[in-house]
Amino acid sequence: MRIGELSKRCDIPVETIRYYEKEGLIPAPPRSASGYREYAEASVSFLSFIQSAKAVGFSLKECRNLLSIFVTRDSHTCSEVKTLSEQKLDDLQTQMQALANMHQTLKAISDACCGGDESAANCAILNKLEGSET
Amino acid sequence: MRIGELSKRCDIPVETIRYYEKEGLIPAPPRSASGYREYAEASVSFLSFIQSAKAVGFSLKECRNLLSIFVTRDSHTCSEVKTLSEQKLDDLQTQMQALANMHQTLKAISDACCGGDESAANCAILNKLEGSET
DNA sequence: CTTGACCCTGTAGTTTACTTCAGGGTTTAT
DNA sequence: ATAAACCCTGAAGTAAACTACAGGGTCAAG
Repeated sequence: MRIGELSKRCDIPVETIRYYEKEGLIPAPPRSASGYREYAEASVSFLSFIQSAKAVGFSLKECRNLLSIFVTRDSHTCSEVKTLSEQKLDDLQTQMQALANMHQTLKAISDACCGGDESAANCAILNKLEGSET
Repeated sequence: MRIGELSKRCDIPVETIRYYEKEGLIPAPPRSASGYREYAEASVSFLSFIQSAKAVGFSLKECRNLLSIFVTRDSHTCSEVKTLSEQKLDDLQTQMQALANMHQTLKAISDACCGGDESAANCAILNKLEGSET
């Protein structure tokens, strides 16, 4: 199939597919006589693999690594793959923790403010942001 | 004080301070005869305001808005400021939720894999990523 | 046989928040 | 008086993940 059909089937823009190829995420497909990319069914798998991996937080760079393991899976181990998953799980938790900390801090700052229609001349939020007491 | 001292006092690189000025976050200070920036004490407040706001998740663009409210606080209301805080709190929660969803999904995928030293030929993680069943 | 939809390349632009660099003055300490 | 440390500007580079554009070839339908 040509790139337009692949694009529709995976719901990924044509330019993005070409971009993925350029970045080495997906292999360059053979070309027709006129130079058009001719994709096999496997390309759908590759793209959906990328979509799934992205959806759980892997960067494109990480997707590239995962995909390279995927295509040579016979010479890789479950342990190796699971390690990557677990690192990403840790990563996600670290990010969540960072957000939770920000949220907690901001909540405390925000709660100190009356939120009324009076002038913000003595607004607690502004005061707390000004002081280094984050 | 000159930019180097301000930099040390706020622990923000000199280039970053100039960058903030260029981006309109902090006002351009007066210059000495030789063209050096001469900062007043208030600049320390501005920079620590930015640091605090960044630390709770505000983007530089949002910091700029907050700072502009800060410097003209008399003509703004607490309500206005608190609304911005609360929007950011919502924002943070949305981001946390997104991460939590990714984590949950990835956890389920990861748990399905034995993680052993055997070949990844049938690795559950790889299989699940390949199928669109994110 | 031509029009519209599709494909190609290569380059440049987008966003965020900086960092680095080149090239050149100024201040301070010795 | 000279060297180190500091300051200036403007432009370019960085990372991530695309998106858009210019300029031009190809294919299917009527």
